[in-house]
Amino acid sequence: MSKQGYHHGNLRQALVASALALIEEKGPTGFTLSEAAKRAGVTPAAVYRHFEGREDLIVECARQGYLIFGDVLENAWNDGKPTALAAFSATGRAYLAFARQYPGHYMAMFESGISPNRSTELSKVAERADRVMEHATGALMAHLPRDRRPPVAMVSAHIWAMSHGVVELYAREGNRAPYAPEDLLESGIGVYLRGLGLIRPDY
Amino acid sequence: MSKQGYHHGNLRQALVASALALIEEKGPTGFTLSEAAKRAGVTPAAVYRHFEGREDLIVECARQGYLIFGDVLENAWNDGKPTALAAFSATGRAYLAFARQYPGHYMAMFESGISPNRSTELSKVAERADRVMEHATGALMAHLPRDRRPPVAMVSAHIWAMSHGVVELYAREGNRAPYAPEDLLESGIGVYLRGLGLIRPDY
DNA sequence: TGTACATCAGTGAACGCGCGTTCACTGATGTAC
DNA sequence: TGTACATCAGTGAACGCGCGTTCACTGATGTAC
Repeated sequence: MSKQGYHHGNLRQALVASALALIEEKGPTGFTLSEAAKRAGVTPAAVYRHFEGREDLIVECARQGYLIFGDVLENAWNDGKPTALAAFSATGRAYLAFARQYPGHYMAMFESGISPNRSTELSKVAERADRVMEHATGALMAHLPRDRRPPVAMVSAHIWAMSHGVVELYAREGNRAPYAPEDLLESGIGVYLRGLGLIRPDY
Repeated sequence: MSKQGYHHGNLRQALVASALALIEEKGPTGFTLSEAAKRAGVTPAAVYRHFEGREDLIVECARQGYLIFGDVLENAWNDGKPTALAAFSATGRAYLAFARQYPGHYMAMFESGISPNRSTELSKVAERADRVMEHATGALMAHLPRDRRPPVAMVSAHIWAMSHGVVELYAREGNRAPYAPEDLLESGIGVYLRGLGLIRPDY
């Protein structure tokens, strides 16, 4: 953590940090290796001591993002406590909180055009986040009678889609709706879960 | 439509067309004015006879996109016939069909970072698409008793979010789910509408 | 029908710029003795 | 503790490239007479 002298010591992570800040500001394609190096107080050529090139640096940003993302979702799910329903709702809120709190990571993960299958390293961490979501969904669905229990992967995909859509359309500058993204996502998931029969209808 | 001689005659629209193709291939930020000009068989400088610059060309792509988008949604809604529910469902399918059929337009509209408020001209066409969605949603909600009728704008936003999320996450190369985007969106909206009480629960 | 001419869409050369990447180098570091 | 030295992280100059934009120009067009 401390400056370890002339040889920067933490350059690799410092580059990731400045790359993330840049991606947040200018989008994944507006990001340049040279600018990231400059912000880390270093020559562009120094980057090549730690990364294969521009793309590799973005991939590392995404990788670290998936790690945090997985943790955030897992903590929110909290083993389905106090109830599966409450924990699931918390997981939805956590999705949006992550997008807000780590916009650079989020963009590197979902808007950089980098496929999670780009490297085994990357797909591993991406799959972990997927598993957390599917596990939570599965636990929630266990409360439904077998005969009206839709496929877990499908429900999980619905939730992902709604969450991602809210982030992209309503949690960016230049809002489109008169609702806070948090309220929008919470109410949307609420209606959806009622449609699954997981929440009693109030009629 | 026909080549009108040496003075290209249709250059403005030809530039839009090649810009759209480029955006589709390389994303909105990978698109360059020079390449678009080259594909239209013309010098980069010629672009400035028809557009103020790079951004202005993207804006025109988005504008034409919103025009088509509005038409597509309106045709799908078809005045709520045969039933509001069936027409609404068709509108959801139309959203995805538009994203598939006009990927360049879709990207210029939603992924280029250009705000619909950038010009009055642009916000006008964007608002029209919005109005179609809200109108359809409103007509559908009229089937609900007043006391459990959520705000139209909120429901409309939920549907937009789910649709957009499905497009972004599951209708791009490098699929993530084992479901066709069309099925995913249709089933997702189905569950959601059931949650609103617009479809009888089957239990 | 034929000629002179104004229009203006597209040319082509030029500009300054920042990009990603390479390369031989330098000099602070920590270690061996 | 003090000195010699191998390591290797970061330097700085250079590269070729394509970008967006400008400018004076050219030459096909369609119109006036």
